[in-house]
Amino acid sequence: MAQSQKVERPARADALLNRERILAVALEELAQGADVPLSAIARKAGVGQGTFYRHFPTREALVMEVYRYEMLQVAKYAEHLLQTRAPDQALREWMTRLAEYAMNKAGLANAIREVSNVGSCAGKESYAPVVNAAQSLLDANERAGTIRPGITTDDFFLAIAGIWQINVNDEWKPRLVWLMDFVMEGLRAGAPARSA
Amino acid sequence: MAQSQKVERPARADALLNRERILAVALEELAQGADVPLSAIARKAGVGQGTFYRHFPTREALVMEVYRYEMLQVAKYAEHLLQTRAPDQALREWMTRLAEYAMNKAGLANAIREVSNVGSCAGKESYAPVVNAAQSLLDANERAGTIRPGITTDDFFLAIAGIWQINVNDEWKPRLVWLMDFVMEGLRAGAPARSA
DNA sequence: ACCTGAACACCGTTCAAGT
DNA sequence: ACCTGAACACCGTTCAAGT
Repeated sequence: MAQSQKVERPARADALLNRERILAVALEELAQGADVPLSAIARKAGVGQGTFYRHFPTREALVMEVYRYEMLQVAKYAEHLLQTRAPDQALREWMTRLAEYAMNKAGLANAIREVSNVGSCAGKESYAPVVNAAQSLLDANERAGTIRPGITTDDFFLAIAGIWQINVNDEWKPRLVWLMDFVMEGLRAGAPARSA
Repeated sequence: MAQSQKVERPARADALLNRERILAVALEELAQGADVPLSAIARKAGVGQGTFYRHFPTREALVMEVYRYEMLQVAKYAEHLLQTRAPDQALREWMTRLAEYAMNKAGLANAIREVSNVGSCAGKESYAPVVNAAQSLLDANERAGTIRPGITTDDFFLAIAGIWQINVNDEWKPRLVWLMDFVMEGLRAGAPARSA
């Protein structure tokens, strides 16, 4: 009858404002490098150290939240791909997009690597949509018989771990293409379709 | 006629001793966790901050040197495997050994991830034997036709990047096995042998 | 309830002084 | 030539005092 026990505290107006200001500044600063001191962001945002720290207890939490909206877009992009391409093609393009996105956002690859490992919990909510997107892509491919059955999202992200290791230099493109090919072939191996 | 320009400075006796002491202490300390402060190691080793810093300018450099000997053993193990097993079996077992080794040495996975990326140069020498071992394993497999031709060590380490992401918890074993299977299948795909 | 900002703890880095 | 260790710079974390 009553509301759920986990109350979604409405939060005070100034708290929300501070939070937004921090995120706005962080977005700017992170665009110029991942090694920005958190204290600098707090100062530029005009909030105290303590305030900053309560909103974002860890660096990963901040980075995840900063890119949350765009991460959500990437996740949603999976649906679009699934409706306009063959499942395996959709999966491949999605991986590529995820990789390129993570590469161009400073600190995002590290943050995801952190979150996708164990507990750490910080920013886990921001990452969840990506996992779900991967899940639906894998499901679609399994139904279509274009990948071997039984592959979990854990397996998947383990297979594409190299993504978080490629850094933007002169020859990142061919390396990424190679990795995508490699993973796709691996997922396809032993699939019902095209098998015999 | 004269000696090479890059003189291998013999180094003073006390310098060598200090270096050894640091490495000995670091080996102990790292066994109990990767988050040991470098200053603590310096103190326990009985050397000044500056001395420590000159010997190991970065954390990765220290970690790499600490495990250098054992890394060399892992690298050499490749030869043994190549002489006692089929090339593909040798490659697989070597990967597994490399993974398990890196997982159990605190901070090693992070250090390797750092070194195997770009420049950073620190500890690159310690890592080189591992790359060479991978090279010879890949060569042997290519000659035997058990993997598709043209795979570089860069490709290889990109494919197995997930190794550095698995952390020792309750279920690391099946995840590692899965990854090894996945990579091996991927390397095999399109190989001359067993192809038709 | 939330914010502030000084204070704290910590750690990597440097450097003038020693031997 | 190498070592020492105090001093420095920096950054994340806390907390008493404010509103």
